[in-house]
Amino acid sequence: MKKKQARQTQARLCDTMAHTSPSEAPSSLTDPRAIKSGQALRAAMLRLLERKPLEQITVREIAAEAGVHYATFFRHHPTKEALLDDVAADQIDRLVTLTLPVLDEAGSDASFLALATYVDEHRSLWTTLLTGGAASAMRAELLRISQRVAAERAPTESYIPVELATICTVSLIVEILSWWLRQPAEALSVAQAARILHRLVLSSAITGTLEALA
Amino acid sequence: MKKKQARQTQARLCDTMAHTSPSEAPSSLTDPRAIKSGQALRAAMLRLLERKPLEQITVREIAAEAGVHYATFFRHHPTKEALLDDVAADQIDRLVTLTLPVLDEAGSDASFLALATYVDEHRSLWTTLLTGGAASAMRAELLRISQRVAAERAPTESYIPVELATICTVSLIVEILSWWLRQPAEALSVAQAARILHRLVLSSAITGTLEALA
Amino acid sequence: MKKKQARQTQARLCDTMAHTSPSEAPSSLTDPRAIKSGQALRAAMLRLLERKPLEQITVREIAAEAGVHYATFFRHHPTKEALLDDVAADQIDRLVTLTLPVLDEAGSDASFLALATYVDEHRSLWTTLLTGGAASAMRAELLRISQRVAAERAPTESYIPVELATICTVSLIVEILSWWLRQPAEALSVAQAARILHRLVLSSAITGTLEALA
Amino acid sequence: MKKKQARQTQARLCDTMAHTSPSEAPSSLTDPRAIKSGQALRAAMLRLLERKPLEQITVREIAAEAGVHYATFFRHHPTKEALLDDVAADQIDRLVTLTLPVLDEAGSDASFLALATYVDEHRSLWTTLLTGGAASAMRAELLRISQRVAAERAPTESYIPVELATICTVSLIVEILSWWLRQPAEALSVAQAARILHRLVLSSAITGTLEALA
DNA sequence: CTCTAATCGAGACGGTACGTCGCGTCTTACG
DNA sequence: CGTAAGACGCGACGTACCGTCTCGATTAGAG
Repeated sequence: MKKKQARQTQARLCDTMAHTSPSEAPSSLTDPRAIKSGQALRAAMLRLLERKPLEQITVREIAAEAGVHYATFFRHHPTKEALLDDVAADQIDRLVTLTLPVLDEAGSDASFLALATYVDEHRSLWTTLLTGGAASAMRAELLRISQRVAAERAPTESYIPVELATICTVSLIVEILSWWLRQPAEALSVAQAARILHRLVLSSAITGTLEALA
Repeated sequence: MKKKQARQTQARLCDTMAHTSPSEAPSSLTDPRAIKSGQALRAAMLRLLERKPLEQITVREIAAEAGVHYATFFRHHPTKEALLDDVAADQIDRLVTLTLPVLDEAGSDASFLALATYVDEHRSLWTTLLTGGAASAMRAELLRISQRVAAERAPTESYIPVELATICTVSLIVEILSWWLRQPAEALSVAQAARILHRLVLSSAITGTLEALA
Repeated sequence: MKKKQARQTQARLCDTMAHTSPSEAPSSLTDPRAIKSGQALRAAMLRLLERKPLEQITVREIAAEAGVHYATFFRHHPTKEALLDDVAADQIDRLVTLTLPVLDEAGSDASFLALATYVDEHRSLWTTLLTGGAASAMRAELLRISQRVAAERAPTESYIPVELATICTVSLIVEILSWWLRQPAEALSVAQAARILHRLVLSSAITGTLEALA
Repeated sequence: MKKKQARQTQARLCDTMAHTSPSEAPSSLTDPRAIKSGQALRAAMLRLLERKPLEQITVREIAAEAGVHYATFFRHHPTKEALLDDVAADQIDRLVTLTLPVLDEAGSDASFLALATYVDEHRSLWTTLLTGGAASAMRAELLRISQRVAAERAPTESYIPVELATICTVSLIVEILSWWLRQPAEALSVAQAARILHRLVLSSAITGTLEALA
C-alpha cells in the first residue's frame, strides 16, 4: 500500500486504490476455500522466508509456492508486506500469550526462561522470523504490542521516558535472540540464553522503569 | 534475477560484477568531470533521503536531482544501495574520527557528550540517516566498524561474548539516537541525551566488557 | 486509449495516462533501433491480421511476432488499435496517392480501374485489411480522408448532403471491394470489378453530387 | 483461449459448449423466475448500450443493472455478445414483420416510408442499436435475414450477383439510417429520410435486380 | 400440501491480458 | 575517455474481467 501510493509521485494522486476485494479481506471468513488459501499463503510465506529475505520474494513466488493463483493473493492481502505482518502478528500473539502470564506469576526471571524455551522449541521458525527478511516486521510488531502492554501497566515514573525504555528493551531482546539463533545449534543452552537476556535487559532497567515490562 | 539476488544480501556485499565500465568505478578518479558527478550524486542522494525512504527513491530520480544523466549513475555505483553505503560509511567515518579520540583521552562520559554534540550539530542530516530509509544501512555500517574497533581493543573477557556485546551497544546507541531525533526539536538537551546514552548503554556493560567499546 | 479511459468508469478519472514515453512516440525518430522496432511491429501486425481478427490479437502476440519485448510495444503505440490505425493510414495513403491523380487526369472510369488494379496487385494485403479485423479501422480511415477530399473539392450542391453522400460512396466501395476479395481468386477480373464499382457507385451519384468524389 | 477464439467469429456462431446448466439454457422456459431474469437482462443490455459501446460493457455490469446475480447471466447467455445477438434479432424481427408486408402490398416507396416511420417512432432505441456498440451485430443480423429473403424471392438475374446486391442494399440502408439518427433531432423529417433512402438505394438498383429486395 | 428439483444469490477461484514501472545494458553521437 | 540522450530487454507490479465452481436459500410445480 505504502509502496504504491508513494511510487506515484508524478501525478495520479487520486486513484482510490480500488482493490478487487470489495470489503477488507476474505481471510478468516467462513468459506472453506478461502480459509485453505489463506493458510496456504501463510505457510508459503514462512517457507520462502527461510530461504531469502522479503525483498527478494515476489508475490508470484508466494502464490506459486502456495499452489494458489497469483491474483488470488490480492484477494487476501494487499501486499506481501501485509501478509508478513499478519504472519508476524500471529506468531507474536502466541509468544505473548505464553510468556506474559508467566511474568505475572513467577517474575521476570521465569518469564525470560519461558521466552527462551518457547523460541528454542520453534527454533527454525523463529530463526526465519528474526534473522530473515521478516526481522523488521517482527521488531515493529513486537514494539507495537510492547508499547500497548507498557502503557497499560502504568510503569513507575522515571527520568527515562517509557517509550524509550520500551524501545530499548525490545531492541535488546530482539538483538540477543537474533544473535543466539545465528549461533551454531547448541552453542548456548536455553538457560544460558535466558541468563544473558536477564542480565542485559534488566541491567538497562536498573532504575526500575523497565521491570514492569520485561 | 542474478543481479537482484546478489544485490540484496544484507548490504555491503559489494558485488564485483562486471559493470559497463571496464575499470570498476570512475569514482575518485582524477577526471574532474567524474569527481563532480560523484559529488553531485552523493549530495542528491542525501537530499532525496530527507524526503522519502530509500526504496521509494529511483536511480532516475537521483540522477535527475544530481543533474547527471541516468546512465552515468552506473559508472559510479552499481546500485543505489551501493551509493547509500558509500554515503553512510562516509558520514560514519567523520563521526568516528571525531569521537573516538575523545574516548581515549577523556573517557566514556565525555565521549558520549561528543557524540551527542556532533549529531546535534548535524541534526537534519542524521535525522535523515537514522530515521529515514538509510537506517539499516547505517546500523550495518556502524556495526561493521564497531566490531573492528572492538576486536582491536581486545576487551576484558567476560561471560558475554564480545560480538554480542557490540551488537547490543550499537543497537542501543542507534535506538536512543533515533528516538531522540524523532522528538520535537529541543525536547531534550544535548547533555540530557548524552546522560541517557551513558546510563542505558553503560548499564548493560556493568560487567566491564563493554567499557572498552563505549 | 479509448478503452482504458472508458473502462475506468468507477473512479480514477484523473490519471493523466502518463505513458512511459515522454513526448508522443519514438516512432519515425532517427534512432535506428527505434525504426527497426517500429517496422517490425507494423509487419507483425499485418502478419497476424491475416490469421485472425483484431480483437483476438493480443499486444503480447504482436510483440512476440515482432521479436520485440512486450513493454517496447507501448513505447511505440498506446494500444494495438493505434498501431492498426497507423498501418491503415499508411496503406490508404499509398492508395490515394496512386488513384487520385488518375481521377483528375482521366476521369472516374480510369480511376476505378486504377483502384481495382492496385488492390488486385496487393490482393493478399488488402484482403487482410478489408475482410480481416482491420475492416472497421480501414473504413474509418478511408472515410476520414474522403471527407477531407470531398470538402476541398466543393461539390455541386444537391438535396443530398455531401457528408451523407461521402459515407455512402465509401461504404459502397468498401463493401464491393470486400466482397470481391472474398470471392475465389479469379472469379472476377479486375476490369469486371472496376465495372461493378463504376455502375454501383456512380448510380447512387446520378444526381451529380458524388461525381466530384468518385 | 479456446473459448475466446470460438466466441469471436463474426457473431452468431452460437457456440454450443457445455455450460454450467445441463439443459442448455433456462431461457424461454416456463419457470417464471427464469423468464423474469431473461427480460431483466435484455432490458439492462439496452439501457447500457445507450450509454456506452458493447466492449466497454462488462457482464458484471449487465447483471448488476438487471438486478440479477453475476453467475445467473451465464445461465441465460454464454457471452454478452450472444445476449446482444438475441436483442438485435428480436428488434429486427419486429421491424421486418412490420415493413415486409407493406413492400408486398404497396411497393418499395411505401415500404421505405414504413421503415423510416418505425425507426423514427423508436428513435432512441434504434439510435442505440445503429450508432452504438451494437452496430456491427445489427448489420450482420440484418444481412443474414436479407440474404434469406433475397434468396427466397428469386430475383431477376442480372450481371450483378444477388449476394453483392444484397450487401450493398443493406449497407446503404444502414449507413443512411445511422447518419439520419446522428443528425439533430428534427433536422430531417421522416418523409425526407424515406425519400433519401428511396433515391439512393433504388438508384443502385436501377438494373432491376434489387427491386425485389428493397 | 407437502416434497423434490430447478433457480437464484453470494462469492472464491484459476486464468489471461492489461498497462505501468523501474532496473540495468547498450548504442550513437558529441566534446 | 566521460557524457548526454534514450531505446531496449527484462520482469514484477497491481488491476480488470472472464467463465467455472461450490455452497446454501428460496421457490416453483409435480405427486
